[in-house]
Amino acid sequence: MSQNINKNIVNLNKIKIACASCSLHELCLPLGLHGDDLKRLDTIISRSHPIKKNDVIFRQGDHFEAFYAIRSGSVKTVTVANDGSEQITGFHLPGEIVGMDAITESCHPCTATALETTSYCAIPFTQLENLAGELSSLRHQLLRIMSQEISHDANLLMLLGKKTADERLASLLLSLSSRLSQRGFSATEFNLSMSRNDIANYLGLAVETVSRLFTRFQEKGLIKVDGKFVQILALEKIKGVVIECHKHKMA
Amino acid sequence: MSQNINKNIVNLNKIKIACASCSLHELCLPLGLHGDDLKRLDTIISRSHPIKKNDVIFRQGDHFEAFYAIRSGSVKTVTVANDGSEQITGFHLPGEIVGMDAITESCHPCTATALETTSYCAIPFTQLENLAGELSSLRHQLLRIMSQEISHDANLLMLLGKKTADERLASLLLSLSSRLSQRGFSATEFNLSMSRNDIANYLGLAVETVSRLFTRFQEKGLIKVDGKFVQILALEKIKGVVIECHKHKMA
DNA sequence: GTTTATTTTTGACGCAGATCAATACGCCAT
DNA sequence: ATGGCGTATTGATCTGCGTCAAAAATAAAC
Repeated sequence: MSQNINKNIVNLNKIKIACASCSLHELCLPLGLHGDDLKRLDTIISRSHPIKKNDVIFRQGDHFEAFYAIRSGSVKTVTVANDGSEQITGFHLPGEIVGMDAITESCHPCTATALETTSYCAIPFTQLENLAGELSSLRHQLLRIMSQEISHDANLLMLLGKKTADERLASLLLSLSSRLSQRGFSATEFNLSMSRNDIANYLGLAVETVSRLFTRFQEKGLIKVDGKFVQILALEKIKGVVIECHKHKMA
Repeated sequence: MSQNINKNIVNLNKIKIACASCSLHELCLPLGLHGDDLKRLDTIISRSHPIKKNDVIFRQGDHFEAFYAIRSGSVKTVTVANDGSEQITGFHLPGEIVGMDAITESCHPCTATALETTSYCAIPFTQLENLAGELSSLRHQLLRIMSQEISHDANLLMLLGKKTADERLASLLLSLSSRLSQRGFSATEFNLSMSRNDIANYLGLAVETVSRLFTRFQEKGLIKVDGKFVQILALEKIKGVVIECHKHKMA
């Protein structure tokens, strides 16, 4: 009955935070679950101790056992191609779930690394799948979250395929801003938990370009930057950057 | 009991091809289903008449009703961003399913257009979801397919974020070649159902670049092109293009 | 068939962003 | 502090690919 998916995990169910009292309730897998149903989901979930920056939740190639919901902190997912080049496929905030890309191959196609001190919940997949058989609202939420991930990726595709460097950074800032505010953090000032290198990699740019973009955005009065700390000064103008640039083609 | 998800669809269950006798059985949603379970899935699926080139299966913004499995032909999915720019997010071959990105918003975030004469099956989502509650193998296959889509998108991200123009075209050719051969077509010669423009858009390149790439690839003896007809002459060399280029960084 | 529209190819040129190189900053350990 | 090491910024140069323009090939319309 006890599952230690990996060594960082201890079953704290008796002791502490259940989904029902988790502030991420409305963003995470439990959305739409109530009462007994929620309790049943709770019993299959294991909560991790906090892990530190650069610690790994799962590695590319690891056998797939569970989904992982970020509870606090943040995480990047990185895929290494056969040619050795790396691509960061996502930055993940509390309430978001990583590992959903692993079902097909039954091993993880990417590595999930903590960008800062982070804690998470492990949701063993087989048990989740079975429970989803019984609880239609869980089933629906599960499909919904996976669908969301697919459409999120499609947005990223657009970003990498069509957007200029300015638009890319603007998009990232907007995405972070809105997701952070959904989570009760400030939409206008926050710390970037990822390095400039990570940002560059994620956006498909060179580090130097990203650095220049930050200074340029600051010069334009769009943001104020001090190292990892960013203040959004002109949200609407930043939105403008994303929209205005492309004024071409396509009837 | 009769569902005409859209006007192209008629229920031909009594008349013709059931999943059980469909050649795509092993690639499509029915994988892993047998006997009665398969029959039950069959009853909720509607089969379309063939639609012609440029006809649309669903439009971006349409209310989400169903998944669509391509039965023959091919389809592209296109998203239009708020700035009016378009990004093709995928080319879909028989046995592949489109529409899985629509659950979250309950409307389609992209338009699915036939690249040639195409027929498909509609799988009403609510019914599928319910049936998945009862049939664990269907539930698993459903999650598996969605997961596959997520990891497929991650590959594309890598492509658009990190790869050179040569690598991009090589990747596309390899992907088509392998998927076509899985479906019983030749791995070494096939017709491209999409235009150069579509290819360029999908790969995040200019049309002119794609055109030049085709000629260059031909000059190098990697392929033979005649309009839409492509012959793969040196599969291994093409694989080499994808791998060799990036010989840098990252310990 | 001829004409018109669309797609594809080819060439010349310019620029956004990569790459190379050097400096400056932050952070820990000694 | 002082030195070492990773990360960030800034500048100078180079280049892959986009853009513009026009011809050539295909397809569609008449």
